[in-house]
Amino acid sequence: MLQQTQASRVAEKFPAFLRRFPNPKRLAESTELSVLSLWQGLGYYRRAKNLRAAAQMMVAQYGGRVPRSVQELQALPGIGRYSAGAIASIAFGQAAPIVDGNVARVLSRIADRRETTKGTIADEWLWSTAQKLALAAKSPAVLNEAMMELGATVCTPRAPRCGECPLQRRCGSFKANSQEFVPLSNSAAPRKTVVHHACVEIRGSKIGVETRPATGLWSGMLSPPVVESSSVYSTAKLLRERPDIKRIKKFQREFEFLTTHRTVRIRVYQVEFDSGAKVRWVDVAKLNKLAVSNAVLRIVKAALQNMQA
DNA sequence: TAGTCGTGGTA
DNA sequence: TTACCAAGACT
Repeated sequence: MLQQTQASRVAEKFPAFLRRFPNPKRLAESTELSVLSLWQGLGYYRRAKNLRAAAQMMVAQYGGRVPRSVQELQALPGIGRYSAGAIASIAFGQAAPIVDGNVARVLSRIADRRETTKGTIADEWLWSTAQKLALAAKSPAVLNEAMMELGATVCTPRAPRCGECPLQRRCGSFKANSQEFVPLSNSAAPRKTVVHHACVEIRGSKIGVETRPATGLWSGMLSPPVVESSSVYSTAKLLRERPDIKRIKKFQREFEFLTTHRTVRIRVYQVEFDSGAKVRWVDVAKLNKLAVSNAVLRIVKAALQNMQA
């Protein structure tokens, strides 16, 4: 859960997840949709699927136990260099290095390394540096957690609190007063725009949903049928794309949903499905307990508001 | 190597 | 309002 996700947000979801799946065996026996539902709102849902697959591997290969070596850990789906090192050091006390966004920034500033933290060259430098520290530490677990915590609370990307930093005296960037631009920022790809035509039918207390495709955005999660395109479709075109729609009652509204890499223009249509349409009817009030994206919750909210109006 | 994969906080 | 980033991994 902590991959690319702040600990404060994980803290909201982790207890319930652990109650439902207290060990690898229970997770391995679960359905994918049940795991996704407890991941609701956290994003990067592939992590949930990988974790479940990893649990199944642990049951099959390790008797339901978590393997201890970095090499074995990294062979599990969704466990890369960072996660393997974090588990090996923090859970099992081994002298394994970790480099996350925080550690990369802290190390870069101490060395006043005026480069980006991405790429092979940076990786080599960061990981070998972290390795030396882990080997030298009395407790690699405490070292690793402290490095991340320092980066998260003191050595922040902008406006770092150097006055409170225990490493101020050893920090190259503090001495050079270069904290604001060290490390150099990683350039982001420009955001693309896509159009989602969301086809909503609410019958009484139920809404028609289907499973999204196995690849791409929100893959495998539940959603009202959505027609995706690069531009806005006419209702005629929309009907051709979804022959299981009997008629489009009206266009309700459009709003934007931002993800890191795209702007999703979501257009909500009130429709009537054919009786033979392959949609599953679920309770609107319980939708937020199912495997749906936040975008779907926005769609339903918009649909309900307009129905009242 | 560069793109993909969510959502929310911050300045 | 926009850009950037978060206890990354995978293709």
